[in-house]
Amino acid sequence: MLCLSQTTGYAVLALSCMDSPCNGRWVLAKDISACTGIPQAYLSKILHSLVVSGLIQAKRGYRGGFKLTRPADQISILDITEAVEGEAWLPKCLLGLADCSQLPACPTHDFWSKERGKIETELRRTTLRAVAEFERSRGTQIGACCGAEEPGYTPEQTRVKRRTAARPS
Amino acid sequence: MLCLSQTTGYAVLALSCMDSPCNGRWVLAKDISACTGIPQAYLSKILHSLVVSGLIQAKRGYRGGFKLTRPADQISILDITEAVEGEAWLPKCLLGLADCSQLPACPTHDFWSKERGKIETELRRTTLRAVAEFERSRGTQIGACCGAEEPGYTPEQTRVKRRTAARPS
DNA sequence: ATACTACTTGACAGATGTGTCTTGTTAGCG
DNA sequence: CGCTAACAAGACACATCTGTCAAGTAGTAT
Repeated sequence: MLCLSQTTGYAVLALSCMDSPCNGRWVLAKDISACTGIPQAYLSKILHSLVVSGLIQAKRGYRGGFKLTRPADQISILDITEAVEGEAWLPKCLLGLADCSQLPACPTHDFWSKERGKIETELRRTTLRAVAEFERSRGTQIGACCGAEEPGYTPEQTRVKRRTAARPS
Repeated sequence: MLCLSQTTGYAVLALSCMDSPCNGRWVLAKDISACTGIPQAYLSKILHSLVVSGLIQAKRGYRGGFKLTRPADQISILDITEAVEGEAWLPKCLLGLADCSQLPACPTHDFWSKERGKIETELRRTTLRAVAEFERSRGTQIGACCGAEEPGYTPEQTRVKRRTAARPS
């Protein structure tokens, strides 16, 4: 299957959930889960790995939660991908051959070498802010998973749609 | 990890092993395994799935083996990929999100939509023959895994290099 | 008919990705 | 201090991919 892991997709969604109007506030894993449909227990693990890689901060206890360590327009999808999948997420060989880098390489080598560059550039160019704005524009109210100070705020009602957990089959 | 499965890579190597000078001859799984370093038991399963999908024929018993059902220049890498991974090997969403096809789609959608087309076209354009020729040019003597009629032929000596089983990590 | 050869098939095992559940740890409040 | 909120972390479960092992089945030679 030629795509990034579902976990990476989850991470992108979760982080976009923490962008404005949440900026500077501590957002609960529970609310992110409700907004996005990502299973909460699994989300906690993903968020923890993002803490370890420095993209977000965590605060335990009462009024704790997670928040971005830098503005969403300074976080790229590439940053998130590398945090979740590690540095080797874009292998040298499209066909998964271990020694493809030895010359002469396999016939897809030149093609994949160029495409790799394009994919990496695109992911670096795309910011978390852009994702968050797209998500809001599609009506997922993904910015509404924080906002405890708003009157009448009830996290339980912010769940707009539930994403299916299954990968496209 | 953004690449096709290792099994697909194995299938491409194994099939390129069966191209000239093997054309029209029955090639043993054992010899393909020796040429490519693919574990024989696992290779047998891959070859069987290629039989089921019609890319090769199998013949049991003495002087049995496998052979291509059509010339290597009429088999594309795309054919092999679809045979091994199924039709849904190139998902709609780069991030693995299940409902990404709903509008508005995620910010990587337009980019990935174009790249998908390029990747598919490239795999359709690249023939098994091209792979086999590349393999021969790199000195793996991948055509030498058949040839029982050559004088002094000893399959055990045709193993030139052993590929590492591990994926690039 | 028998023996040999080679593909076929099922059971099993380890690694990884995904997901759940439970317990532990930390921070704030009264 | 004791209670509660919220993240941390480990055990466990399940699916898939990769790989091994062993027994079964079919084709050929003699």
